[in-house]
Amino acid sequence: MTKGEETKTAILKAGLDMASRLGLENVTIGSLAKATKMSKSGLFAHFESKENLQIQILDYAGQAFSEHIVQPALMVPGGVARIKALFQLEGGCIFVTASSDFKDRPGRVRDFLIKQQEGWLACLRRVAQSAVKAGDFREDIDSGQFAFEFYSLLLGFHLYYKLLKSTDIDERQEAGLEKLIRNYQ
Amino acid sequence: MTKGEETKTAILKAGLDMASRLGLENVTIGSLAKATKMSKSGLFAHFESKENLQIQILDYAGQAFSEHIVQPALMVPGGVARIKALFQLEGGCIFVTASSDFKDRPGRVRDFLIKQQEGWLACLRRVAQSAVKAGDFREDIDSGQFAFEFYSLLLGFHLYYKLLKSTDIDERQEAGLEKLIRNYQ
DNA sequence: GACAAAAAAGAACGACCGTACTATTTTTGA
DNA sequence: TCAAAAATAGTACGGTCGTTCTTTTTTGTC
Repeated sequence: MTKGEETKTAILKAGLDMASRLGLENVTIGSLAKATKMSKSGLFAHFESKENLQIQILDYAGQAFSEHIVQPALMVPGGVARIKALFQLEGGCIFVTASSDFKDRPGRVRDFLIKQQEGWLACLRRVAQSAVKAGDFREDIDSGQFAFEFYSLLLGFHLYYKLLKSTDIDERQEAGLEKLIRNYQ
Repeated sequence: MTKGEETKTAILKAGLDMASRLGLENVTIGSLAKATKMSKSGLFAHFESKENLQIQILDYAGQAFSEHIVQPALMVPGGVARIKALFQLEGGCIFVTASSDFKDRPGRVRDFLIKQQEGWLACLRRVAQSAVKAGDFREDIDSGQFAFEFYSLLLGFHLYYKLLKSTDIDERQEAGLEKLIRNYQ
């Protein structure tokens, strides 16, 4: 890997870090330059616009999410166990926050984000269908409905955890997920 | 109502409007001044800091939400019908977006928002309990769990509607709500 | 209608934003 | 080793941000 690519990866890593903590739209070229101990213009040269930077951070996050969350979950055998393995906040915060940030902001970043989210929902549908094949879910289920309900629960979990710092969120989340799954069995 | 109060109300109304469309943190003193055809400093004088402006917009939104959504819903007789009347996006967007915007930004705005959200969840719990009294819900339900699941569904609805512009969201939402309610009957 | 008080506007501030240019340093490959 | 190329830094620009201070306009009261 050439020096430039190395630096760029480091920038994206730091950017993902920052976006996970503060939200993608608060990742500023100045602050990211400070975090990576670079000059603004030096960092800027790797992207060519802030839009590109944001998209590439999202892309990097998507790859990391796929590698560290989705792929391990797909290794888990059986339908229900796999679904439970998919249900976790770690790594997904950036998408939830970015979805909120960009929902009313047309442009290439939002387009990219929508594609990612649709990919995520498609993944959830496939997992539901694989649960049917594994015999864990009934055959007549609506996998799109499952994806909607699953993601809703994840969003609720996210809000309770991040904003309300609710003490009983773990039980709420577990009970909700159990109930959701039971409805499809 | 004195002239100053009149202007202030108009500002808050415009601020709520803008916050519902663009998110609370994108309501800038400059843009809000432009929207109300005032000078920045003239507008600023009514609040004394942006923090105060944001809090007062939230407060104004809370009152409007209570008046136009919650109170009419409480007039609806019976448990389930009342719950369905509460489930709507209109007027609630600002809270969902602001929750995401401020979850990682400590300060008075976030504190205020958390209180509001806890009030909203308490309201949902009371509605669940009233559904028990009306005989629509079982007696052994966990109203806090109901509030969590109800709010989760609302968040999912919000995402699908605002970001994904999903065509089948109405059916998804209705099916989800029906299923949620059935689980408590 | 005069006059004090309240409301609104105007101008300026330092800070940070994204981006464009130029200059310097570092890396790379023959 | 050395020059070309790539990477990084420096500087500056116009814009917007929240806020302060001063000035002007509007309002309400006697």
